[in-house]
Amino acid sequence: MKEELLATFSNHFEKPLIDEIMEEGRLMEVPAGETIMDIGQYIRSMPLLLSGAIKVLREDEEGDELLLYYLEQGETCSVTMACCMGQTKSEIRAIAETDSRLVMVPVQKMEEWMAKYKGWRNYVFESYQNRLNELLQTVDSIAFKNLDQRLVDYLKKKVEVTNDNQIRNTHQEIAYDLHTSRVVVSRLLKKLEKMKKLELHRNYIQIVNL
Amino acid sequence: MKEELLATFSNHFEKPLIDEIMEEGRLMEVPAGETIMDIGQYIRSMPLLLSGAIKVLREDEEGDELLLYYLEQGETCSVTMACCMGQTKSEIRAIAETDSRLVMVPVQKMEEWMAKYKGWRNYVFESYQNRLNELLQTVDSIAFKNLDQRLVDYLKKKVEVTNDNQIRNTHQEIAYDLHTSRVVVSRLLKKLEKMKKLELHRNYIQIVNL
DNA sequence: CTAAGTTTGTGCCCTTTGTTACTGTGGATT
DNA sequence: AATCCACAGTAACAAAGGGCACAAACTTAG
Repeated sequence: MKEELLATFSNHFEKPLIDEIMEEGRLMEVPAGETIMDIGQYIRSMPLLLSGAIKVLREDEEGDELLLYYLEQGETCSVTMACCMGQTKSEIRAIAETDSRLVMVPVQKMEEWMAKYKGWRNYVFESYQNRLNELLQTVDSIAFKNLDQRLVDYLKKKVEVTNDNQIRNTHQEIAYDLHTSRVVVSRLLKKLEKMKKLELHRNYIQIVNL
Repeated sequence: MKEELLATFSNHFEKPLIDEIMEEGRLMEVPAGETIMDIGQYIRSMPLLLSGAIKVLREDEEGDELLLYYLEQGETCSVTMACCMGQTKSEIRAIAETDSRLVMVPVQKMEEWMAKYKGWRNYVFESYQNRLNELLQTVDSIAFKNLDQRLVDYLKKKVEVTNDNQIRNTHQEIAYDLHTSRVVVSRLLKKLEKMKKLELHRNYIQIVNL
């Protein structure tokens, strides 16, 4: 764990801070597909992502979902942080997109380090900024773009995050993330296939040239 | 200005911090409708809202707009803060919704106070949290709700923010905020009028019972 | 008062997206 | 081989929302 922490965070965190994280943090290994955090849950610790990727999504009362953004190596979830600090229930669900390793840091430490370590303060701020910007992107996407473009963006991002040109998801799963229906996704994917941007196969999509 | 600062922030800020704000901050009076901050601008100071209301909106490349949220008394704009800290250009536009009074605080002070005053740190964090939550609400709204409901929500919020049961806007202006067309807004407003929820007049809308 | 401009109302049609229903296909199970 | 089932393709239709055109009502400038 120490090497991973150093590799991922040594440019952000001072040495003693890394030692404290080693001390106080709890390593967590999560297989792809597992829920890390759910809506309505109280959160008592904050995740630092060592490796893998996590998808963060929003759900409304009827259970309709929408993908908000992905977290990648070295990132943390500010919405979670906000819940921690405010002692409120989680507003989002987090699911491991790929097998992931995280360090869970208890909230109390989080506040303590804020006064103690400049590196931590900056990191927490940067995280907020990144999350705000990602959310703005999400808003742009759903407000200004049509589904065609959103789907293309989604596929691109997926390739980037999973580092795999084959997207191993059913059309139904994609539909959930984009908050639309399976039929619509199939339709648009077919269109993209006709444009030679990808190839459709059973249970996976081969990305050619988006 | 001192009384206003005390009235608005004394529950958040320590006395010496308020004095420093008095010292370093620049009072700004903005009439309704004026742009306080625009997209692409570099920002060197952070606004604290003493009175009035500010609407924050997003714009895409084609100039299509979308209202993100309102800022009210005692609040500040985290997106702006993020721009300050990150030294990046503004991602949003801020327009005075009503006549407003703000204190502009230079960025350097902002960072200095972060280490010095717990009250400031907490305030900055709370702001981030509030803004994140508002953005999540916005996402919910555009992702999960249809225009009928969004329009009703919009009108309700407007009444609350301006503290006026008459909404003095043209249908075109409302359409911009909701990122739709004037025709559609007129249509939906007419529907609401038939439901006795409001009365339509030239240049204003009388809210009856939303 | 008249002319010009602004704001709103409305009919008609189009595009995008969602829904339903049915079909086909390949893989797994027995 | 027979069956089942998850997944994908597709047609047909429905609904929401956007665009255009034009009319009506009201406001303002001259």
